[in-house]
Amino acid sequence: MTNPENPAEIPPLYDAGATEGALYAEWEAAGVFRADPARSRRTGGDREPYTIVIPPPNVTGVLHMGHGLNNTAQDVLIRWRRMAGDEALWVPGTDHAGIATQNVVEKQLAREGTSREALGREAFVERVKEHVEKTGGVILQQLRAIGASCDWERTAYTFSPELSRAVREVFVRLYDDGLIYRGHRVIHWCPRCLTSLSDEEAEFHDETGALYHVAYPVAGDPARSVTVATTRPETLPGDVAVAVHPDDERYADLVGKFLVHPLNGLPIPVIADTYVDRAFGTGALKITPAHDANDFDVGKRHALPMPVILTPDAFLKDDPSPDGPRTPAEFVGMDREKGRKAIVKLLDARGHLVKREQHQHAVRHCYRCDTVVEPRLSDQWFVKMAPLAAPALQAVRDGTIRVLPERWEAVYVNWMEGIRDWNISRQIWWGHRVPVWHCEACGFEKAYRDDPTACEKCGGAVAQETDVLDTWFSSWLWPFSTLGWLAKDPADLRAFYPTDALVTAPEILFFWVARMIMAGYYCVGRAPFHTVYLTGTVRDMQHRKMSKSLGNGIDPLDVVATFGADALRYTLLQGMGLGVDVMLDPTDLEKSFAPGRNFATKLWNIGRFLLMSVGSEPVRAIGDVPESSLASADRWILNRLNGAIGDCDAAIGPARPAGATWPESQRNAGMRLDAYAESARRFVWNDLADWYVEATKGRLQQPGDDREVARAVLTHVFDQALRLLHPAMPFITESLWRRLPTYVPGTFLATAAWPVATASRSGDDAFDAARQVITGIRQLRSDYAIPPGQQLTAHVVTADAARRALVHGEAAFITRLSKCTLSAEAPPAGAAAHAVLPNGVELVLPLAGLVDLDKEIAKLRGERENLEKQLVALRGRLANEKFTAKAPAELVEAERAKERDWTTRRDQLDAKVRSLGGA
RNA sequence: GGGCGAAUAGCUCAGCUGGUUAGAGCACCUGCCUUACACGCAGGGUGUCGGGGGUUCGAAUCCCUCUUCGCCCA
Repeated sequence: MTNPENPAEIPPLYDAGATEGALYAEWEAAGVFRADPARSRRTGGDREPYTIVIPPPNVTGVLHMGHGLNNTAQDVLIRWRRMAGDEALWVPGTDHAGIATQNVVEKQLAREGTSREALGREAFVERVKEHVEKTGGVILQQLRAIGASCDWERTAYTFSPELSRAVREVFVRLYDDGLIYRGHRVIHWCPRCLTSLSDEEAEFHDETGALYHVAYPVAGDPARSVTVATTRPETLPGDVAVAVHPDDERYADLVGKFLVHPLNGLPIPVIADTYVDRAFGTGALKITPAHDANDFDVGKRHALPMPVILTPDAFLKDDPSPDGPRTPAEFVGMDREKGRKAIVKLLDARGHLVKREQHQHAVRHCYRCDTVVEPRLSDQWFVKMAPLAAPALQAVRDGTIRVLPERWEAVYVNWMEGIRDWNISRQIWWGHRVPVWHCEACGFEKAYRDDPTACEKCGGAVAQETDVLDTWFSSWLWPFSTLGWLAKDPADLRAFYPTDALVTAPEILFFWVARMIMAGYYCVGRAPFHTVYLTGTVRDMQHRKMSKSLGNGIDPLDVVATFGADALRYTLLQGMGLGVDVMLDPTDLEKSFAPGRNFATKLWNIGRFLLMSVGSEPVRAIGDVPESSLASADRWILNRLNGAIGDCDAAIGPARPAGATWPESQRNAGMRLDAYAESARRFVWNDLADWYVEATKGRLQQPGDDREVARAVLTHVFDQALRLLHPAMPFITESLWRRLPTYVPGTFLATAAWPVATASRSGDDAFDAARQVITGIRQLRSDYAIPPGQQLTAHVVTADAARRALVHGEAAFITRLSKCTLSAEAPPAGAAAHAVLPNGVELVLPLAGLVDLDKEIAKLRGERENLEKQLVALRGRLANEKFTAKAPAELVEAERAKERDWTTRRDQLDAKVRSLGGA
């Protein structure tokens, strides 16, 4: 039977499809992603906890590229910390998504010819539950396909009994603390979803509309009129006043007088209020208190009536005054659009329409369905935010929490300082019902943890509020509700709260992140995390955000199926600069994901070749290799490895602040996932594959001690490289790692130790010199278009005997990579190509017939002139006393050293040019 | 209207508290099927650091101003 792990059997192509699913199942079965609260330092264990809570996707949602980006980032962090020895916990879960889910089921019902109203509340909620059970959570399954290493046993759901209990508990606490109240005011209303929306859910879009100038005749003086400007003539029936600025001389004499409403003929007063902007429109403003938030405030100040002239689904209706109807019967029953046209037409016919002009303004739209939001007067539940915001604002100011990219901190502070109360009522059925009951007999009202059966005051019948809570009212508790906040012994909460990093999109900084911070302080007394990492947005080549409606999305699962999860992840990572949007072309996946696919393939090939070269016989541990037996190449690659480890650590870390707050020096440090990916890639590709693997080819062919040293170093270095890359490309690295000769069955790379840099080694200079010689020869070959196969001789010229010995010591390697034999002899007379290496060694390649002497002189002279120019500038600097006096001493010394180097090199080039016969 | 930020190679971006001979990835150009890899190898930087002023011995970096763009909020 052949051993599937036998290096000789490594297939020539990496088969992502066959590898990834099986590996994921192994990880899951082995409990690799499972966190144990007992191991957390906070509960007496010996590991630092490192926790991330996933931004819960909609339970009925499917994976899109935004999730791909976001969850790749989280998985990199979690896998990194898991390997670094932390007790790493990534809590997965979903969100019940009130409005979105209800919409989906309502559409189904409509297709079936029924409606939620026909079903009734309880049956409808049951129906939604069924739908969620049947189709929900698909997205969690999809996350596995991209390698997300969540602790699935802790999968949470905002509508589960435990989390629902947390929601209710928090509501009651806030209610009892006087921080939840019912307000009668103008809120954002979606006439399609038939619910109120929070400020954050009603998004502004710039639109071109019209500004209608409408004349209101002065009562008793028909010759005179006041012209108001409005963008919403359909709300005219709801007008109860016209406001002007108290200091506006144009209208001063009219204040207190009455105007005749142009539609219904009712008298309405002219009032003075400083809210009016004299410069906007005509300086006179119609006041419609029930259909504009600002007008509502004006209406309250002046004790005006507040007629509601639109139905919930935005059809015109009447709300008559004692003196007669406000909405003329002909308009009743028209929708907003029709009503607007009809009213404008009538105004025009009656001569009230003074003019109509184009107008740019921002109009609020429902974030769910994009319908134009209707400001509407109604009763809603609000959370008083100012007291909750205070500690949350302080936390970011004092560095308890940092927000990356840093500029979002300013945005956060700005929002927090001007925070407005949060409308948490939703007039839908799918969600947590407001736990407030009121007595039908005596009117007593209270929030209850457990459903009451009768009024506690008078024993009368009680009824529960019909509104449900905004979904964000459950997700703002996510960092602790998912950790068993209300459990008798919340081991998870003690072990893992506060969590560490929160990775999400900037769009929900206010919706979610800010509120989680508030809830963390209010409920647990501590910030929920210390780092907020806001990712970029995935966009197409025209920089448009990917979206279903634009049809410019890319399905991450298509990418996984075509190129593998690692290719997807690596591509996203290398584009994931801090605060940088990721650009992908939905019409050319091949091109978009080439970086990841190419590197995945390269890594596989490196691994395949390296493992086959090393073979399966036992390999010495790197610690058992005597220092003295390490070749220069070994020292070089081990030093490079140290450099790569340092670069990777600096790019991702620090994992957490050392103290309670982030020091200024670290507030902006780490989380450069693109830099991490690039550092690891550079090491594997440009150092290990391009140089070290090449350098060992000769050594591996000769049995003996040096071969064993090379095998040990190759194995060690590749093992370390796989560790560095594992958080970025978990599947391919795990799959290669278990083919290492040092592999211990039953172990996983996913839980192997994160590399630690060792002391750097001396003695790598010979290999560096060899690399310079090889590169020099290659450049000369390219300059003179010498066929790569043609054997050459290179004369190595240097006055430094030690350096000459260094180069000749690596002769075999140099010859193999440059197809060029070295010679210590003085170069023969005649045409030759010349190069002066950075380390001062000169190369001379006799190339009779191939080298044009004049061209050669010109090339060297060009190099010399360039250097001379830099040298002049440098000397000018050094001659400037102000520079030498004011600049730091180290800098001046460094500049002097530079001057010596450059002078030497320039002299070498001069001598070269002279020896070739140039002046 | 208020606030924040950006402008560096064809594209996406690094360049920290002023001191490098301005960098990376991708793209591009040239030559190569060199027995792990053409999804590769070797070589090549293609730039008025948005314009203008200022501070400084020294500015891509700091200040002012103009232009253009983006984001958040109202």
